[in-house]
Amino acid sequence: MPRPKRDGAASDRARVSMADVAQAAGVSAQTVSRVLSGQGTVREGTRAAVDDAVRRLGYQPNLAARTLATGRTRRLGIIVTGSSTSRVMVEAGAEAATRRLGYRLTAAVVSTTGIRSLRRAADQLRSDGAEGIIVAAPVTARDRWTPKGFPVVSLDDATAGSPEFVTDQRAIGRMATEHLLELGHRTVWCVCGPAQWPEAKARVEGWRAALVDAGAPVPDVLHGDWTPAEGYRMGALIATDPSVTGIFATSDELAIGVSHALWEVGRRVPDDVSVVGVDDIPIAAYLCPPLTTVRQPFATLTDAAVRLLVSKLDKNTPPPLGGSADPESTRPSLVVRASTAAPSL
Amino acid sequence: MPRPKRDGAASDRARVSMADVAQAAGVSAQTVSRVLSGQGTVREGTRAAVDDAVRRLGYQPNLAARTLATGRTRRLGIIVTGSSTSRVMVEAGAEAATRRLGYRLTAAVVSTTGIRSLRRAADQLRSDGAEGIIVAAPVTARDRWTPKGFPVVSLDDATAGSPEFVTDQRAIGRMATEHLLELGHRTVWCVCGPAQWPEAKARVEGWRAALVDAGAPVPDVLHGDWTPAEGYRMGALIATDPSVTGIFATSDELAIGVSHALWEVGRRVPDDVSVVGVDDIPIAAYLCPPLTTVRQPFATLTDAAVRLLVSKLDKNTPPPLGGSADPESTRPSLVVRASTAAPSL
DNA sequence: TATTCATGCCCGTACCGCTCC
DNA sequence: GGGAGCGGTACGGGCATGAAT
Repeated sequence: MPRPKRDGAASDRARVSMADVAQAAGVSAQTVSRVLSGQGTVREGTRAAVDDAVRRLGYQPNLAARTLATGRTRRLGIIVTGSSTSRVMVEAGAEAATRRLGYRLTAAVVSTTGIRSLRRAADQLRSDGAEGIIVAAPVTARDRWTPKGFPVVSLDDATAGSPEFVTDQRAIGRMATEHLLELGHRTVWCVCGPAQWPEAKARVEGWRAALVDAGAPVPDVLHGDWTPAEGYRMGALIATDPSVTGIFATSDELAIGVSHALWEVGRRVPDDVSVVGVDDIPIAAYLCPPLTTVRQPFATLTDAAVRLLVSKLDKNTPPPLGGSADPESTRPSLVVRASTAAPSL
Repeated sequence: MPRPKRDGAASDRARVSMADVAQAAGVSAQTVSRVLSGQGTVREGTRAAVDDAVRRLGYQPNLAARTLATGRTRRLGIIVTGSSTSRVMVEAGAEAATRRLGYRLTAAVVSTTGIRSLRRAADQLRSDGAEGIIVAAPVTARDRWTPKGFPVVSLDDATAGSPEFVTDQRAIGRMATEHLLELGHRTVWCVCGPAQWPEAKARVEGWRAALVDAGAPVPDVLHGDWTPAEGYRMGALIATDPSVTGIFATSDELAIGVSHALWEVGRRVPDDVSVVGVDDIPIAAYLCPPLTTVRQPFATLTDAAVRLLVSKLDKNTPPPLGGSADPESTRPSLVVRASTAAPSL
């Protein structure tokens, strides 16, 4: 006997099911399924009848039922941290790429990047139906921290195993540093994000290599988190040192904090000190002075990560191209604005 | 006959089901369900046995099956637009509130706020299983734009019908304007977000009311979108006018663009012109000079909106308190920094 | 061979019924 | 006999498989 129609509220009142479509089209539910999935052969007339019924009734497939039957959710998860502009750009890029492949994306925000937080976030995403996750946060643990059969792709090359497609973070540090050296700065100081972030580490390596190649002295690196507040704190440590004339901050938000510290002690950008950031966030061009920065191709990065993850879930989707990918689209680019200039004498 | 175990890849290989738990605990699946849901009566010993089995087997309920059986997804959607920092804050607040009530949140980003975009976003969220949506974008259409039985709550009071709990946007405009008038400015110019956004409109109303109350002249309002680029464009229109000494921008990002326009023509903030923003985004305190701004209690706002929506889906959850809510927690606050000062003579 | 249909099953939950005190 | 405690059965809406025309 039919169960009483679901109690008001959130029920899908009178929602059309596949059986309704089948009846309207005069075929079996199975045939409707075939038509909609494109699998199997269906006569042209039958297909038209089904398509017509679908449109007439406004049929929308029930995701829960499909998931239950197939064991597939077609949902991915992403773990992000902080509230920086770059994280938003990463999330947006991942969302777009995910949808392009016919998947959905759920995000989990972690406040700390310890293994416990990551594990909890992974659990949450999994219970939310994620079939795999993208990690846009540092993973220091060598051991497995996700359940078996739950693929993980990291935005950096630490765990992805396909470093070819990732933006060359070392190049970012090198470009910024060489730009300042070419302007005539004797050396470049580095204000850096958390040491455990591979991105931060790689940018520092690029910075160091550029200095060494140029025979310039290599100052100590300052480390903090990614917030402007930390940029300010670190900037204040070196702001009054007259030998500091060029600073490479590993994110725009850090650069803003650094600039503020300089401003506070009366040193002008770029007259007294030049500052370079990374990311090219939307406001970078409107700071006073506009910030010179290294732009990253976030979209390419996230697209590759998502594609790599999906290729692990679905044998029909090939992994990203890797080494043969268009290098142009993965290369960072220096955006020269007014926060950098030749050092004053 | 058992279907061949799901083909590798993304299958839930050997995932434990309720029946497994039931067998391990020596009870029926029904009893396991009762224990887990807390509904119905179960003897203490039985409950312990089930709990133990759940832990031992690492059982995790299958959301798809539950959804199919109950008709409830316990998922909400949110429609956001732009990539401003404030939208991120809104999204984060909504996510937290949603999870507190045992729901999940999916976001849909729209690039334009026309009725077609909104409808498409709503469809997308619904097909993703959302039972209702929160709209953090302007809704100008008077007519119904969502399917019936699909509740919508807007972050502003245009459609929510419960204006009591919403931040008083007029107060924001008033506070900023009065602050500048008190400093001695003859009048205050207004650089505003899109006219169709209720927040923008209300802030302008507050600004106008403050001017009228003070007997100050009321300049024309400048309208654009929420980006710093538009703030710059609008700022450039008035930057060279020497009578302009105080500007109220309806977001921090607009204020940054405005400040840039002033800077470009050689007018200093706050010496020549004072600027006030809205939102207090993280970098506001680190701009040069630090930005005076009006902070909004985003968390309170989003919490109320989510609660209101859930109360429509679940009769057991009461709606937010409305008029009797703690006014302190919903009131905006002026954060005075260095971008405002008395006008020079 | 080309189409189509009928059945079983995915995994929880609602409802009803059966014990046993 | 009424209630506590528990099990059996029928779904929900799709998809996979094999049978049937």
